[in-house]
Parts: sequence; C-alpha cells; structure tokens
Amino acid sequence: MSHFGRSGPPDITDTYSLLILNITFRTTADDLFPLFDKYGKVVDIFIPKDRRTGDSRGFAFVRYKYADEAQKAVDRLDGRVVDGREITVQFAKYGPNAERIHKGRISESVPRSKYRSRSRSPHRRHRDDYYRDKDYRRRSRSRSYDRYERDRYRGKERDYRPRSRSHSASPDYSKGRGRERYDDDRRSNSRSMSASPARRSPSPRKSLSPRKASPSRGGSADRRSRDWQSPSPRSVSPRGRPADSRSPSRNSDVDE
DNA sequence: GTTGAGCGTT
Repeated sequence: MSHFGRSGPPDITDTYSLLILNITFRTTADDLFPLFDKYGKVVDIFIPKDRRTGDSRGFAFVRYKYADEAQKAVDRLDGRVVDGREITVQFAKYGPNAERIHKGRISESVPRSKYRSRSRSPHRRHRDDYYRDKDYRRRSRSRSYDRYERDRYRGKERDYRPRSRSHSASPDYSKGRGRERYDDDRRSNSRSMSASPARRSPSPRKSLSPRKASPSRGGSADRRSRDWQSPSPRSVSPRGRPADSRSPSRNSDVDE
C-alpha cells in the first residue's frame, strides 16, 4: 500500500513539498495518501513522529511531482476537514536538508554552508528546542542516547526535572562550588583503592550498600538518595562519587 | 485516554 518513510527520501530533486498542519494526532500517511493522490501524483508522504512515544506530531509532508498539482491540492485540501479536524495545507517553507525551498520545490542548488543561518526561524517555541536545528552539537558531553533520555517534553511536563539521575550516573550536582576540596579528598581516597581509570562505574554504591541485593525497584530508593543529598551535598560521603567532573564547561546549562 | 504552534526521515 504505502511504503512512505520506509526507505527514506526517494527523490527530492524534482518534487514539491507540501506542509500539512493542524491534522489530528492519529492521522497517518495512509489516510492522507488517497486524499492528496486524488489531486495529483504524490511521490512521497512523510509524517514526523516522536522519538520517545512514536506518535505523530500533528503535521505531515506531502510531496508532489508537479507544482500545478501541488498548488491544486493546496487550494483544494487547504481547510478541508480531516478526521474531524480542519487541516492546513501549504507549501513547505524548509526542505529536508534544512534549506530553503523555491515556492515549494526543493532546490538542491545549495552551494555550501554559506546559507547556513540559524536564524531561519523567526520565532521558535519549545517544539523547536526539541530538534533544535538538527545540529546536534550537544554531543560534546553526552552520548547520543543521552539527549533522548533527558530531553524536555513537548509541553506536557514542563515541570519535568532531571532528578531521576540519582543512579543514572550523572553527578553534575557536586560541581560548581568548592568541588576542589571534595575532589582532592575523594581523589586521594580513589587513588588508594584503585588507580585504574575505571572510575566511571555507575554503580559504586553497590559495595557500600550491600543491604539491597535485589534492586528490583529503584524508585523509592532513588527518592531517598536524592533527599539526603539535595539539602546537604557536603554531608554526602566522598565514597560513591566516581565522576568528579566530566565536563565542567557545560555545567551552566543544567545547574542553574 | 490527554495536547495544538509549527517545517521532515534511512
């Protein structure tokens, strides 16, 4: 039936991209295909989905083969009620390569990074922050999976705070003030027991807290760990803190 | 099960 998005972008050199907004969160490409295909030749349909849940984001991209058909679809399907919601069909403003489009047509005549302006968006919200400008330059201090775990929600849980990192090996709370003293104290201790660079073990407390041999539920334990380390960070024994400061230059973005 | 400005993938 519809193999859109299964093999990536087939050919975007002579296709016109249309942006479909205001669609329902359960509308799929299969539902839009027969609708847009009736007005022209649809070469590809893609609907961005969430990385965590996998749900649709509420908009889709329909690529036509010819501009006249795309224009007709825009004039015909723009304002049409789909699945009980009025959709908005218009020419895509940006291309898949984050480049400008010529009246909906994707232009591959992009020289180089000369047109790379991060000010493409006149105004961006939290949604843009999720994908940023697809630069993904935040990999300087974390892996690729890290941004998927600590990414902010689309707006549902704006109160979400990375406080569940008690056992996630993210001790970014101990740095910022007077860490040199603890660092020195812990460092001598660390050197005494092991001079190996294997101090990145995310479970150092295991040897210190053998009481729990079955950490099946780390929820309650997490809450308590955060409790006694939040108000008095200095009361924490310098025994279970392997990571001293992985990236001291990026601590201003989380600890604010 | 919810939400609603916006611009995209192997």
